[in-house]
Order: sequence, then C-alpha cells, then structure tokens
Amino acid sequence: MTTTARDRLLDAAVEAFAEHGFGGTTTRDIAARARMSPAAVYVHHATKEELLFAISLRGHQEALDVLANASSGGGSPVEQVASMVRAFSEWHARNSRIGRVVQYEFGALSPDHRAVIADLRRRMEHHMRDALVAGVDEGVLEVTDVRGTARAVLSLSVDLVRWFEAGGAHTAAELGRLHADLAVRMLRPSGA
Amino acid sequence: MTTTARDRLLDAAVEAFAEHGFGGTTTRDIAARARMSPAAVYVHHATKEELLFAISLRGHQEALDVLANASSGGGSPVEQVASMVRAFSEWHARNSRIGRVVQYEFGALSPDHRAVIADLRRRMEHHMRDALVAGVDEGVLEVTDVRGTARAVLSLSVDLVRWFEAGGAHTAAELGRLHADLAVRMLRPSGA
DNA sequence: CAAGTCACTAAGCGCTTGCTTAGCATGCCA
DNA sequence: TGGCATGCTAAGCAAGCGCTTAGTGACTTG
Repeated sequence: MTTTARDRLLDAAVEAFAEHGFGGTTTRDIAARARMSPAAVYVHHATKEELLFAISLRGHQEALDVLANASSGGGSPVEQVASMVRAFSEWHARNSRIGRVVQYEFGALSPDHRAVIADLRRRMEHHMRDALVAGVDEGVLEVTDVRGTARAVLSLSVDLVRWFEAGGAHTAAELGRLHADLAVRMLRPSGA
Repeated sequence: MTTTARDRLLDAAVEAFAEHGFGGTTTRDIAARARMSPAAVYVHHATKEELLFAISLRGHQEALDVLANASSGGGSPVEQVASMVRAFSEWHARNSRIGRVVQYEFGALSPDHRAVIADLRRRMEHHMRDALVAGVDEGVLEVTDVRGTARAVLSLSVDLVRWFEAGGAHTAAELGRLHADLAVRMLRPSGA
C-alpha cells in the first residue's frame, strides 16, 4: 500500500502542527513522527506549506460535509440547527487535533491556498445562516443579527479544539448534546 | 522614558506572534517592528519565550480583571452573567491581537510559566461557574452541566479573536451586547 | 531478464535562527 | 571631573532550518 506511508506522514504533520504550530514545526519532526527520513516528506509533498494545505483542505471539506449532512436531514429549522450544532461539535471534539490545525493555521497558508479555504469557510457560515433565516421565516427562531448569531453558534463547536482532550471531563457525544441544547435555547423566541 | 522602548518591543511582539505564531516569529522580526537592532530584544528580555510570557501574563491578568470587575458589579445573577459576557467579549474584540496570543500560544510557554498561566485560566472559569451556580440556586438560571456550560459561554468571547477585525461588520460594543443577550437566553429557565 | 519506475535514505548545501560578545554614547552621582 | 550604570548597536557564532542531490533496493513491465 502506497497510501499508508503518505497517510502516516499526514497524521504525523497534524500532530506536530497541532502541538507546535506550523511555524514551530520542523520537517525533521514530522519525518521522525512518521518514522521516516527527513527527505521522505518531499517524496509526497513539494513543500511544508503544501502539507499544511492538504491537511487544511481535507479538514475543512470534512467539517463542511458534516454541516451539510446535518442540515439536510429534514425536520423543522429548530431540529436542523440542533443536529448541525451537535454534529459540528462532535466532529471538532473527535478530531480536535485536525480541528486545531484547520482553525488556527489559516494564516500560514499561501495566498492562493488561503483563497480556496476561505471559500469553504464562507460556505459553512452560509449553511448556518440559511438555517437561522428559515427558522425566523417560520417564526420558530428569534434572531435579530443573523450574521453575528451564526458565528456565535459555530463558536461553541470551534472553540473546543482549544481545550478538548480525549478522556477528559466530557465525551465528544456529551459536548455535542450540550451545545445543541444551548444553541436551541439561544435561538428560541423569548416569549414562548 | 525607559518604558517606551520596552513597550514598543512588547507591542511589536504581540503583532508578530498574533500574525505568525510564536514558532513562526523571529526575534529579528520583532526587533524590526520595534525599530531596533536584533540585540535590543535581549536588553529587556532574556529569551523569546520570556517575552511571550510577559505578554501572556499581562493579557490573562487583564482579562481576569475584566471578568472579576463585571461579576462584582451587583445585580441579580442574570445581570451579573450578562455584564461578564458583555465585558469579556468587548475586551477580546478590542484586544484581539493580544487575545490571540493569550489564547493560542499557551503551549509555547515553558512548563513553569504554563503553570502560572493555567492558574489564571482556572480562576476565570471559576468566576463564570460561580455566577452560574448562584443563578441556579436562586432559580433564575437553568444549568445542568455547570462546567461545560461555563466553558461554552466563555467560548463566545474567546472565539472572536480568531476572526475579529476592527472596522469589520461588528464593533466591539455590538458583539458585547449580542453575546450577552445570547448568553442570557442560553441560561434562562425554559419554562419561563 | 534488461529497462524503467517507485518509495525511500544518507549526506549535505546555503541560509536563517536564537542568542552572545565587545564596544560606544549618554546621563547621573561622588 | 572621573567612574560607573544604562540602553543600545555591529558583528558574528554555533546550531538548526527547508529543501536538494545522488543513489539504493524492491517491484513492474516489455
């Protein structure tokens, strides 16, 4: 299998970038974690930045898929938002190292790569905004600032990559349920 | 004034760390931003990591003060939580570069320094938890998972350092009000 | 079975890194 | 006036950096 070595390299880079940041990670560290020589990195990726881009692209696509799948699951806008937040938080908890690279190393990408990723991020935000607007139109959600509120709801999920540890006080599933519940309470009409 | 040069150095380091991360920042870059020679950095700070610690310590202390002042302002637990979130988000927006260094470069600190900062972080979380518990005791807040919910509420403020830009769609004050409102709605008893 | 492809390594090139050293101008106190 | 602390710089050292080069063994193909 050729993919095995390549994947081992990607996994090693995720761990290294999550631990030391892109700038603080050496290609030698990545190679050592993947049990390879420093030159092996360049067999599969032209530069260190391209390695980051490969990780960031896959991470963003996965996260976007999670959001898209959850929003297309049917049900009322309230249920839709709840399942989006639950799935998004669960994904970020289960993939907290990838999530950290995805969320914090955006600025280390080249301008071209940054543009690609920025587009995926915009689509994530729009997914959430669309759900909020649908809820407002049906009268089941109360949101005055759609843009700011969509960001705030997504923040619940995103911020957990900063501190989440497997084996800690919460499981990924627990955080998904908690955040989904909090999000719904945030958005429900106050008079109901 | 002797402090001027030292402060210029600290400001330069905040900008550099926020832009490139601790590992991706060179001491030469910091010196150039402060309009000094590379060696001048070491007149005021023994190592690059001590510079980071000075920034991180001051940032955490300021953020903790903001939270402590807001929570001691009197009023019901609901008002207390609202003013804590408003002040915390406003501070993170107004000081988003410092906030980014404070929140994302924790792992770059030495173990000793990390312990000092970890204590300040614990105290921030406890401030929020105490307010939640007080509200639950009085029956004006409904919180089942105090620890997870306190973190979630603080996440609203913390996560904005990732994307906030002065001159963008929201002012710092607007975000403070928005987040305070969302937090209160998150915590209010559902049957009320 | 020769020729070529593939995944990989040992060695190292040129440059940058964090940090040090030696020295210089300024201001202050005896 | 002399001695010494302070705040800074020019130059540079050893180590480490991203990445390249030349080559090796295992496998695939005509």
